[in-house]
Amino acid sequence: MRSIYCGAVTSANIDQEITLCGWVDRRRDHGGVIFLDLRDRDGIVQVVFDPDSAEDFARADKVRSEYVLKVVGKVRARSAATVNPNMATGEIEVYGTSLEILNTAETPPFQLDGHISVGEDVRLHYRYIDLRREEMQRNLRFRSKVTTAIRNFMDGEGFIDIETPILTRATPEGARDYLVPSRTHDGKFFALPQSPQLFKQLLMVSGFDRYYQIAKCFRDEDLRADRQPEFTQIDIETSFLDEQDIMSITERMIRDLFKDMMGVDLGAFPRMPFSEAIAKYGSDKPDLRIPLVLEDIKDLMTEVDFKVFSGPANDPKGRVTALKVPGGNDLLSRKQIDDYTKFVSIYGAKGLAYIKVNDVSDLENGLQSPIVKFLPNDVRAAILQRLEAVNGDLIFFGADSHKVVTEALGALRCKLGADLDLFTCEWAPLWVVDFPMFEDDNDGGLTPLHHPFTAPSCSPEDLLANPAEALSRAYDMVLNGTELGGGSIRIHDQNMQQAVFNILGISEEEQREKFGFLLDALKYGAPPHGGLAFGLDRLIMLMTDSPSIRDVIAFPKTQTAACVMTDAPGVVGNQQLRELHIRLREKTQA
RNA sequence: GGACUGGUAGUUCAGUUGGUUAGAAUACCGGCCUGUCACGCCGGGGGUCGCGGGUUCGAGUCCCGUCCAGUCCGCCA
Repeated sequence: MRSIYCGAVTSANIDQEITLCGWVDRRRDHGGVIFLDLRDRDGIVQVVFDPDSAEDFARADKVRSEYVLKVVGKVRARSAATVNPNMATGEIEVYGTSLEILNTAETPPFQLDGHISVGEDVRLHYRYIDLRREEMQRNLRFRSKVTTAIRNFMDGEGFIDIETPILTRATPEGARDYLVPSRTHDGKFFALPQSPQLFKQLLMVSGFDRYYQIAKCFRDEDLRADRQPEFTQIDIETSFLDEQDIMSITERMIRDLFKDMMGVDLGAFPRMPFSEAIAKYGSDKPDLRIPLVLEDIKDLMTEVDFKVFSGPANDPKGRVTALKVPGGNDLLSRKQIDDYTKFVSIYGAKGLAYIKVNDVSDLENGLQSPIVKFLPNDVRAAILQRLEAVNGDLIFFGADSHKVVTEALGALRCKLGADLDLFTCEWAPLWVVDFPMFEDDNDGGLTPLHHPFTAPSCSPEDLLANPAEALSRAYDMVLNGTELGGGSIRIHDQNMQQAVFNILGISEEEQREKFGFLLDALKYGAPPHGGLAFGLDRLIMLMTDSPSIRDVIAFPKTQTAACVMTDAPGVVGNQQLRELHIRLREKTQA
């Protein structure tokens, strides 16, 4: 019925009589003439009501902010004399003849016209109003276009969309489950899926060799700026394809998406072994826009008479690493260096040693540093040579356990990149591959780096012989330091699966209890299969350059996993609890 | 579980060393203005200073606790 939107009114429509529906963004009146900025999905147009010509002028006079109107009027250009280059609503206006108030509105709790920022708790409390803002409209419409493009791509590649249950049982993803009590089974609980992992593998057994789903997932863990307890995955699984095929298809999907939606050519994604990512970037999701790299100097520090360095250097679990900031001497003040010391302490680093390189040719006096006095000249020279340091460079050092140094300097690298605006490009995608199968569980055992169905790249015999060294057939897609998605080739062979369970120390009983149905299914002709899952919310965050995941989700939760609008989670009545076989503990009154 | 930041008018914020009646902008209401567009001018209403306790002659301000919002660590493969 409506053929045109407010924001779509242009000079092409001049002299056309049109009908517009929308919200009153702002009302002004001057000299008896009323100006209404009418807002809808496409933008804002100014509608003018003149007492001489508007049939419904008296009604227009009653209109206030956020009233919902249906306006009939004629499109015309504003006279040149009134055109101001800073005008908010363009050079076109609609000269209103009649007006219908479709609904009135209370004074909105915050101003929508943009020049005063609003706290996020207020926005979330009145989310239905917040979502009228242009930014939120744009983000959610963009998100919808992306999911449509993904569906079209997947459909074109022969994938079919299959829904999997929301009420299910715990999956082996490792996070805390959201639980739903069963009314019909006393004392038993459903778990909401952390991902459709097991179901999509079962679909491979069933012969749906190319599956995808845009799936809601749930994890009951603490929130972050990029983490919500319920989030959306683009979940993909295939049969008979190897990791190269899967990476190729999904890389094409993301590349097409950036090309079609944003006109950005991401190019071919480089591949980097996990070990290199950790060694050079201190992260399994390196931000390759930042040119800084970590340089290990463990071998140079074994003999120095400085326990802070020599201790970790002689410890097989230690790491001693340098991070050179070219020209950092002038870029960073003493106070900033102190702030970075505080910053790395978050990650457990006990300090942040540094050397200011004033004169590379003068090992005695050319290096300014609180620690240089502990380093003999040959070590000083070796460090400068390895880092290819030149005058004016600043070198940071990390010496501690491998984990602490990696995390602290990896984070410092990213912070320096952001603080000093060192980015060399706008988009830096890559694949991280060759992950280890297992990592230490800090209890003498091993835990899977991904999940226990990830296939190793070696035989079961080699796996059992040296599990700590085994690599997996897993792959992560990383963009600008954010993990966009990850996946793996799964284990379809029972011997291999048993080998993994043995290494992990998962008993037969536990195997049956947790995922007996999957193990059964694998016996009935499971094809080789593997897949990948993307975090849709994070993808949209990156594409829209949003600072928070909440800006790309219509109704997100706050940091305590609550909804300030609906006041969820809420209390429930005793009758309902009784039916669910739940008795609440009396709250102790202080 | 931990570190940090914030909470004062509908909204965004200021509020000095603890001192009289807690301010500004904007929004809202009324009036004026022949075309405004962050319109302008005049006037008006609007406050549980998050909540509870303490110190003090006196607390928005200091102390303790607590709640809420946010960022991060742990956690989340």
